Amino acid sequence: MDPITAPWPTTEADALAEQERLRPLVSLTGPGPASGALVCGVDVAYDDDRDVVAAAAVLLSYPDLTPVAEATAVGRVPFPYIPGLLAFREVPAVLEALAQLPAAPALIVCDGYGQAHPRRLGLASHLGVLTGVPTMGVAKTPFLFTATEPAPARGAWTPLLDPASGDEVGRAVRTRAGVKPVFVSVGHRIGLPEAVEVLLALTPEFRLPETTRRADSLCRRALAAAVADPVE
DNA sequence: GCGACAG
DNA sequence: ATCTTGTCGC
Repeated sequence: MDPITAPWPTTEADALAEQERLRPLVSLTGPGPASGALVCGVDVAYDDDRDVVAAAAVLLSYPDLTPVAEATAVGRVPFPYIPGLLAFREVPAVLEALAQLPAAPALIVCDGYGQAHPRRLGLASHLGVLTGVPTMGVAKTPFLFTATEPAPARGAWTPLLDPASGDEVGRAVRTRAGVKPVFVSVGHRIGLPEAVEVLLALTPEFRLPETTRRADSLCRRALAAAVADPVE
């Protein structure tokens, strides 16, 4: 998991071409983390006015979710927000944070999508191919896809469908009884049923995975600190 | 052409 | 993502 060295795409056309290049490298099957393995949550926060991005990577043991380590990275915003091209905005800082972790995770959980993406290469799949590490995406909204409402019980789910192709690109999963579902999709090297099982293990208490919650709060703190003391 | 659109 | 008060409830 090394930081970026090759030139990063600057234009929309280059980014689309890069997605085409990486798409065939994605693997949609795999077992999910073993008991005792490390799972990693990553997230990114921005201050677009100051052109600052802060990423966080948190390591938790699985399935007990004990915090093991964390890392952050701060940099310039490398790409504008364009729906479908989120990875080009988030991945460089995430790779820098991952590179600082003291151990390699067995799974990375991203905030966003993997296969639930117009070209089947969302953030989670993109990061998975670049790192070789299994990844999955957990998002709060269905983006371009549709799902019926899952039953109210925790653990209930419905397929997340691509209306154009009819493909199941992920699942809408109820992680807390009676609370809005989240939308899981495979990133790389894990199957969809396995990703759902991991999601439920990561949400013993709250709607969002513990990995995401911890990474989210850490990257916000890192951003606030970076903006408060610019590089001295 | 216009609007919608992960974070 | 981010701008933002109070409020209800565990």
